[in-house]
Amino acid sequence: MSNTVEYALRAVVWLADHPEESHTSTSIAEATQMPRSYLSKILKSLSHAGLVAGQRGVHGGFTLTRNPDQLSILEVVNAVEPVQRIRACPLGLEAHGKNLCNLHRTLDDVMLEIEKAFANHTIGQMLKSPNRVKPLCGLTVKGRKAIAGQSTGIRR
Amino acid sequence: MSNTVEYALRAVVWLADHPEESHTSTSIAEATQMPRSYLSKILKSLSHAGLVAGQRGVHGGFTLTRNPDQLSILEVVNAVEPVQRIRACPLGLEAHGKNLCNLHRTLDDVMLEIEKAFANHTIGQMLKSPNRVKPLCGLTVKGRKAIAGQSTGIRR
DNA sequence: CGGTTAATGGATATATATATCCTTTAATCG
DNA sequence: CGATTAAAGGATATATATATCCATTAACCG
Repeated sequence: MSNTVEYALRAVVWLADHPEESHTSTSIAEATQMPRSYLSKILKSLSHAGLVAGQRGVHGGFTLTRNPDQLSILEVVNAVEPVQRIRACPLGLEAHGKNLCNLHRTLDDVMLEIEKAFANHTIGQMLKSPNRVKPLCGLTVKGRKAIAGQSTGIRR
Repeated sequence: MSNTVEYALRAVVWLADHPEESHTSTSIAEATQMPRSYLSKILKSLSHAGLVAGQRGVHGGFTLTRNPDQLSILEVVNAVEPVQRIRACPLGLEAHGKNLCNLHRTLDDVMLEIEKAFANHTIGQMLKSPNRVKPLCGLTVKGRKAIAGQSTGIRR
């Protein structure tokens, strides 16, 4: 699980959990504790994939374009670092033709299972599940006033 | 799926498919088309994990120590690049205590599913499955005589 | 023994992922 | 309009994964 994916998910979860207003890359980076410049790049990817919308200028920032309940982890992952399915023999063996050998057929089966695992979870689920710890709880917004409804304390 | 894992699996599959004798890192590298020196490093990891045994000197080389039918892909993966389970909050949030927040709880669930997917496939299965392409077929041993029973042709 | 073979271990080089920086473009506001 | 804000885009630096190289150790063989 790469750093990039972790950052992208943190940002998306944060946006989903604070939908009242748009958030600048700077504010998201401070809130979720990641490098500002790198997040900026990641937000570009998410924007390119249509998962978030960027607005320039004063009062600009990023907002989620999708309903968190309809947004799977897979879509976030694929926006920043697509799951690499195996479509041709990595050895370039002509003998296999369009078919993969059992090794790569099996590995691609595993990749498919990984895709399914990612697809089975939505951002909305993570925010709602009861009896569980709310995502990113304990993190607070710096540089602006706290927003009503935001998670500020510990919830078990 | 990293390069390292791909190489490790190729080497293990090759050894499993040619169990009559030991194979030097050089011969495995040539046969399965990967960098010799890097393979050498990977074989060290596999040896350290006890999946292969290295024998020095003349007629030395590597052999599988395990029955391919009892050897899962997960064990090979974990030998060279362990599946990273999430055991503590990557943000270091004390508030969570031993519990992960839903984001990381979910991500760790996915990692568990990935582990299971890897654990569900054995090296032996890949060599045996009928109606499928034999692993690494088309590759031949260079520098020594062909070995009886080895895959030399195309099998569909 | 000494010579040859090949794994083992560790140092070094290269490529890619991660992270930073700076310029340009677009939006708001007075 | 000009000033300010912030995203968009691209160039540069740093860290890690990938790959190479060399010295050492151990086994075989004559």
